Amino acid sequence: MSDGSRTSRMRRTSVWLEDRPEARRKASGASQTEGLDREKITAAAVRLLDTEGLARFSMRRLAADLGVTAMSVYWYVDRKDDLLELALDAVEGELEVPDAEAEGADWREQLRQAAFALRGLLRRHPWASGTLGSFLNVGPSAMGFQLGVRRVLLRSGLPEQQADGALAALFSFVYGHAAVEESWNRRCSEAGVSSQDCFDALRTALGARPEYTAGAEAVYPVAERDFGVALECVIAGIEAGTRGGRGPAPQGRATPVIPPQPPSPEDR
Amino acid sequence: MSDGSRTSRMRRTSVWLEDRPEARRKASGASQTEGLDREKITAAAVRLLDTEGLARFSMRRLAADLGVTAMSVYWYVDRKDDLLELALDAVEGELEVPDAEAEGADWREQLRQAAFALRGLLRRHPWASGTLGSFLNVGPSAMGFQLGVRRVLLRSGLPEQQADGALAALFSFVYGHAAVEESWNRRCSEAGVSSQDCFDALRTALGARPEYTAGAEAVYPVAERDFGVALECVIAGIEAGTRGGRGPAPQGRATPVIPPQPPSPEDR
DNA sequence: ACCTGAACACCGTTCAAGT
DNA sequence: ACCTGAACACCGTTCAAGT
Repeated sequence: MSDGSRTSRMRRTSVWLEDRPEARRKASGASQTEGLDREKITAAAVRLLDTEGLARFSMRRLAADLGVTAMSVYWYVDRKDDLLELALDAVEGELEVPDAEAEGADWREQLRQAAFALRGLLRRHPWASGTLGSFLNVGPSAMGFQLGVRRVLLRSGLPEQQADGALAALFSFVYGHAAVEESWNRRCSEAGVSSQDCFDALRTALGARPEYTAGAEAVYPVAERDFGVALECVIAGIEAGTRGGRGPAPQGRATPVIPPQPPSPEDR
Repeated sequence: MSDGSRTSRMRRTSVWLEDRPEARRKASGASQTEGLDREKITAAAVRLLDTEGLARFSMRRLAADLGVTAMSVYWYVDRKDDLLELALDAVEGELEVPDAEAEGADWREQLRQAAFALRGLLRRHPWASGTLGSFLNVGPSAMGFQLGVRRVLLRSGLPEQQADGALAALFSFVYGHAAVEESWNRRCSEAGVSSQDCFDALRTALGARPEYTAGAEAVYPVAERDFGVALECVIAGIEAGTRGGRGPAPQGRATPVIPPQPPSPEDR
């Protein structure tokens, strides 16, 4: 369980890799209605994150919500980051793990559903995309979902060596897209401006700079439609890989596409 | 220039949309060797971010590096976030804008180069992916690069309505991938553990949970190769779109793929 | 075993004051 | 025009002490 880093003051890489003293895993058997435990604290953290956002989430506010002193929480959790990891995996429990062996299941449609489900989650809990860029996201719910999607992907006929690349294309894209969308929403709402107004201002500002007049009219908000188009793009790319034609075929081909002429040593 | 939000205490959506009083844009004409200005402050910020990371970057430390009081910086910059936006666009100036009209240029190869260049940038300045999820990234360098890549994309023959979806697929993917990679690197190095050790620990931990034994052996670090595979996947998807076959064709087709059976109203 | 209070070493930012 | 010092309202976290 340990990641071998538990010397003196070293940090842990993830809550999910902690050596938790048995003593603290809840002394008496079942749930008591009185007193705190990790589940109650995590649930309160999710609630606070949902209502206040990541920036205003603090241990002191959380403790206040729980009607307890700020430092009580530290009995159950080593530090704030651990709590954020717990909260992240808790909401990821909302994801339905796709069943690759389901009757008549189409892998394309299952991938679409998984991608939209993940995006829906990141929209319902806007703070989550902020934590995804900081933590490992290897909690039980996240891993279950990821491994489930991986099994679906393998049913497409994609060679196993390419499965993780395709998974990366799918998940990194959904995550990146959600993160960008979220930062637009947050910034605009903090400024009390509609996303449309903000974009109009941006187009005007760019139009004033001579170097961008070519193309500035193409600037507009992250459109609803773009997500679908981009997703189909990724899925079509996976499909191309299954046909062995153009597509994600990394090695052993006449014209190896990876890496094609390194532009700079450190970039590839 | 203004985004219409400059009432009383409202925040701005971006530094790039500020109304900057002419008085503060540098009084006398050219550069002086003495005294501060935005360029010097931004350069110092990039230096500090590169050496210390986003978490340890503070206005007080920056001011100390500049040999000045913490509050002097606020004469040139409204708040810390503005400075981070300036630093982000400053490093994005390292990106070479592709020339869509170049002789004998292949759009696929140009897209590959752009993607690798962006990833290289995010690796040289690991803090940058952390800011990309928080700010609008609409500075002059970022916009120049993005519009340049967009022109390359259009030369593929992809219909204009799909260009932004394809751009989103490409950029969101590179950004998401870099962010995940960065969080692994940072977490492992903070714990003083190699990425490999960390993954071994994770696999062991997952193996101990009965629900993951199926597939746990598939867990391994974000591989170097995955990025290339995923990138080819996106490019193949774009190419599929240009052939009008399967691929990112959003509307007006026999079997509309977007949206296919909404799983839940809020998710699509 | 669980919770508290006081304290430490920081933050970003405001504001009145200096030159 | 530019820079400072003191202050405000917070942080995460440690630690000794309570029950």
